Amino acid sequence: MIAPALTKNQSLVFDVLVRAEQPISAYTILDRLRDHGFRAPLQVYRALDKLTEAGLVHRLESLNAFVACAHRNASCCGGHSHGTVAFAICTGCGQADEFHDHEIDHRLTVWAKARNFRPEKTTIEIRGLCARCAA
Amino acid sequence: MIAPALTKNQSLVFDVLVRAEQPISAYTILDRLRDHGFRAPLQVYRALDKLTEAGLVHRLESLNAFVACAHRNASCCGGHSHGTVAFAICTGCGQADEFHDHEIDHRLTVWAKARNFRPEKTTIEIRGLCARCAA
DNA sequence: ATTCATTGCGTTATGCTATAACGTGTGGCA
DNA sequence: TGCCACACGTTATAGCATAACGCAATGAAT
Ligand SMILES: [Zn+2]
Ligand SMILES: [Zn+2]
Ligand SMILES: [Zn+2]
Ligand SMILES: [Zn+2]
Repeated sequence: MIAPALTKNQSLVFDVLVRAEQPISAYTILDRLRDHGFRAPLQVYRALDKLTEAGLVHRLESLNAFVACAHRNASCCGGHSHGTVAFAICTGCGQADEFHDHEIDHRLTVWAKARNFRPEKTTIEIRGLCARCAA
Repeated sequence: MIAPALTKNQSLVFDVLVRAEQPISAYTILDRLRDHGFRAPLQVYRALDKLTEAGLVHRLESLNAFVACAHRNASCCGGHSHGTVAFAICTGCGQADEFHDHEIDHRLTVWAKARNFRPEKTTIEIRGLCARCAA
């Protein structure tokens, strides 16, 4: 992965996401960075675009929120960048658990190949209650 | 499936979705129903809530759009209502292909069971180019 | 028949999410 | 020097979704 160094804004946004430890919206990020000079949504969205491109951040479609990648140091599947990532999102506490399943990945690939569908980005999100919140 | 008869608004919204044959946004639905007396987004969203509850309509999280269920007459998995539905969405032409894969369903269930995670709703969406648009 | 709860409906206002369009400044490079 | 690519800042606007109010119809239960 040839990742260029992060710019100042990108670092600030990434830092907020890492500290959050759970998905947060772009506007929440904006609010947390007002003291650092952020004034407009675009400053956040532009940084998020680059960070997601670089694989450092994931967007959760069912939440309209963003989360720092939990597999930054995993070597599985080349830092999971070659595989599809899935999330289990607790509607109780907001925690999002990132995981990867080869077999699911494989099945989706097979489906796509059989239909000459060329996948670009795959979203897998399970919403529900985590063990603690379901108890 | 004990489905109550649709109300007038619900029928109108469902009809628009069936005719569309591809995902459309709530506001697009609203525009197409202005001649039938629709004036506000809530009229659409309330109908969509009921229709998705009833399994007649699916929401595509990565598009913020809605689509009529393509499996209304399929008996697989009890009209697929017991299984998870997946979509392949073409970013070229907008077509969304609804399908179901037992194995994926199974893997997700296994993952959840192992962690005492209680799933409520699962989203699987592959975005990419369909055979025609990729050519 | 009156009461009560439920459900759908209509309207206004508001909030949240995301991008368009413009201009500035900087660093690399022919 | 002129050019290009890119990050950045700002204002305005577009697009998606819900809160909160009130009314009307329905269908029990008393
Ligand atoms: Zn990741
Ligand atoms: Zn939880
Ligand atoms: Zn369906
Ligand atoms: Zn296509």
